[in-house]
Amino acid sequence: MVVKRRLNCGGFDFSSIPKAPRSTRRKVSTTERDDDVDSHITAFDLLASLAGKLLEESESSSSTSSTYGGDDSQEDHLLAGKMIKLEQVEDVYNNNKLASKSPSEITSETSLRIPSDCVLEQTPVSDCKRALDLKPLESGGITEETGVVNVGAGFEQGEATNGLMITDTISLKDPSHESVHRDGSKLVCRDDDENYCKYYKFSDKSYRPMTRVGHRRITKKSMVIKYGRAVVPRSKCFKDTRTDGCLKALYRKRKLCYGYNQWKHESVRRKRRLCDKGWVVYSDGGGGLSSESVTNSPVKGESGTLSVYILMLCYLTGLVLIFSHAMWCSLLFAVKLSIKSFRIPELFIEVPGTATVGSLKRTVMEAVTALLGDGIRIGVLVQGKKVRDDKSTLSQTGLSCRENLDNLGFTLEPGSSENPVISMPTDSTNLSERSAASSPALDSRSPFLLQDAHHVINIGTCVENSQELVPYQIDITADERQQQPSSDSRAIVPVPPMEPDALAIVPLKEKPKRTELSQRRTRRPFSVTEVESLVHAVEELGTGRWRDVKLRSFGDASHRTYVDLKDKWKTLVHTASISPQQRRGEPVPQELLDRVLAAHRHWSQHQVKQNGKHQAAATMVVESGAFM
DNA sequence: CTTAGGG
DNA sequence: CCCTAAG
Repeated sequence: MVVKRRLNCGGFDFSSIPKAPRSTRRKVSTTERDDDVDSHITAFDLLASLAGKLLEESESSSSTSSTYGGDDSQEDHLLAGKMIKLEQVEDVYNNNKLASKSPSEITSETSLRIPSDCVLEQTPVSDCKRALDLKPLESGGITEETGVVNVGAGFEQGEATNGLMITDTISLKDPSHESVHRDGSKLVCRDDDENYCKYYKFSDKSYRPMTRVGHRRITKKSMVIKYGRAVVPRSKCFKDTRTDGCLKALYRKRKLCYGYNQWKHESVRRKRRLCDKGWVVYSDGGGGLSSESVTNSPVKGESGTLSVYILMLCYLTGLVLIFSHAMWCSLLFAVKLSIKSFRIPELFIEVPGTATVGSLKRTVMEAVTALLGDGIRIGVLVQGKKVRDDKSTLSQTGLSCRENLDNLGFTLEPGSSENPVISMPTDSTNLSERSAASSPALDSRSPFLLQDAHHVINIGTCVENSQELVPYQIDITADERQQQPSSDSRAIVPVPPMEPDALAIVPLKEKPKRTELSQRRTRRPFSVTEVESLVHAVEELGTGRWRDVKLRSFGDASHRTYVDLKDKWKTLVHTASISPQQRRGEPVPQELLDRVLAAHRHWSQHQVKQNGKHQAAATMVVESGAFM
């Protein structure tokens, strides 16, 4: 992947060189190819980008006083933005209801409103041709450009009064939403097979969408992260997102998505049966997390690995959240049901039980720093209590015990004391302080119980309380919508179980083994009988008619596709051409191999003849033309 | 969807 | 077996 990308940098994608004889293969445009990989824009990408934008604005505004329309308080919002409010007000997120709803029925709106009155707006669309652009928004006396971004799940203006607010509600957005191009910036939203597909492009340089954690190519002004399986070429969509052209360009890829997605969904369904608690997160091949299919994290069962999910909304505005697997699952489940795919950075950290708290901090910090830049202090929480003794080992703090790892948490504290601390306790004791409904949604041991959709997660403004960890507030209420950010701590991080082993940060780019979502078919060696059947069919039909071969000799063997037969023939030819000593597996009778070679020669000749005929015919035409 | 060919 | 290009 890396290589590929690098090659692309030269403006030419070597990987797109046509394969041998198929000289007529079309070359795929490099951009398309590249986008293929990276196009998967995510809700959080957008958040991230917006954050970057905001940062820039804040930087300029902080030096030039308020440039946001003269309202100083607006600026305060930005600079002091320390509150995240996650709010759900309708019950669509209820497990049961959700399950019974088709994606198009699930409409969720979430709004991110920052401290500069930028609104990130997401609106689920059933119409795949919907496109969204950045557009100016005249609100709150804001004169600066305000981004309105539609990425599929709906961010709606919330009542930002004192900071950053993410309000997650569920409602239908006006479908007549109009997109406006601004300075060439363009944001595209369309429905894919999974109903949501997001692309975007910010021509505005302040938007720096790409970040590669694994490669340490991290742009401070944005975050996002890693792109696994690409979905659709993005470039084409930029050209004209609303024309058939775009859809056409996507056609091919979408088709390819079909089988995969369908199958994947089937797998997911199976998964869900297995895990009746709900959805879980899985890490896709790209190392990021995809909510497309939320399944068991591969981390599970992998020893010595801590998994830390970082949701970097606006770290530059003081917001950094780190989630454990469990917590993240909850959040995912709660928030992004309609966000079909976004990826977040994920850190896998391996630590032995003999490691000290200090080393754990360093490890985490290293990882976090890679993502967020430096100047961050890491705190370690066990059972919600800060472990201050850096010299104590994890074992001593009980952290080598699997169960306790569920209660491991981290605090992220900016190095500078005037900055807020982010903290989010994870143990059930703290959780029990929640409001009446007290759904254990964030209990890492049962992270998927956001059945009560009416919940509010408040991560209050942090007034650094360096003395004690202030429990974060997670309120899950049945009906209340108003929640006051009463906590002064921010941050969070329950951590999934692990078996400490080594101390290392596993590079994200390291491709995880196949999840069962992309399981290889089990190998099913051809029997001699099958080979016989295959040889016989090829003798009659020749090579190049694999579908016919399949129908004729393997019509009822659904596990043998024509591609399989073609492949088998290929290997048979190879097998026949090598010495018996070099052959492996169940021996194929020499008689059959002889027939294979004979048929191979025959049909090869046949093909040559055909080509020769064509060639001759063509030559004739040319010559006759020349003589005319 | 099929075919061809590389991995 | 998988993946992908290309017809």
